[in-house]
Amino acid sequence: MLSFATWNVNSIRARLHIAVSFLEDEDIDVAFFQETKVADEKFPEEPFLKLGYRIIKRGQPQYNGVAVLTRVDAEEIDPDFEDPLGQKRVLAVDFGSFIGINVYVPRGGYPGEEAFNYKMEFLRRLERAVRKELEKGRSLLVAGDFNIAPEEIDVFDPEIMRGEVCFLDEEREAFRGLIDAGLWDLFRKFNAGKEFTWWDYRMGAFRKNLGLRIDHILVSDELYGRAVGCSVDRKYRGVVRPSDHAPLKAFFEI
DNA sequence: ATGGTTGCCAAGCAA
Repeated sequence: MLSFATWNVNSIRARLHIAVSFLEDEDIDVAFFQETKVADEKFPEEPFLKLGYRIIKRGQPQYNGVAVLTRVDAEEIDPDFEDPLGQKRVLAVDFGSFIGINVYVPRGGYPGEEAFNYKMEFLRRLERAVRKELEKGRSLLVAGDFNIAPEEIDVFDPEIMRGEVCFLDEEREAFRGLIDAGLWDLFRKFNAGKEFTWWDYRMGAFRKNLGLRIDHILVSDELYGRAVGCSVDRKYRGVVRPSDHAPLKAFFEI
């Protein structure tokens, strides 16, 4: 059994103790973190090393940053995929039985804005990398913060969200492109209801459950078959000084 | 629903 989690921690230093107790209490083997917001040399490694994790990280000061924490064998690999602006948003790892790609997709903007073009170009490059990897015949897991709510059920109110960033037609189409390339939205293997992974810090959005499902675990056929569970861990959004995202967990018979 | 909150790092940007 392999326990996996993806979580946008919104600063690994601000979330250090919550992240450590999450890995410990939930018995996580492999975690993908996004928005670590720290340069590699300042990453707080000690508490994770003590728990037996190896840390593979691609950070930058202040913004972005991704990390993989693993207590199973893993090697960093070239993701064949460059962020259009050179930001630290992608990290690829070979776990032997599958390739994992940790992604922090740019939040984007409205059509016509540079941030929108950046996000769309990032997603085009991601789809190309996914297709290339699947052509090699390897099992693939792509997980992280996609900043896309794929379907109407994935937003608190489709009418309010229509035309809003993270729920734009173009973004949702790009998400479908990843699915069409040969990936499954693993959460939907086990959950048919309206659930979210992100709630705005403002306006008491979590208390009112005004959220979006924008964090995802996408897997190729074999991993889809081996998965035995996938769920959002809402309790880590309700702690003192939480991330604005909740972790998304998955379990595989490997 | 034209505000609101958080983090980094010490003003303003990004989310």
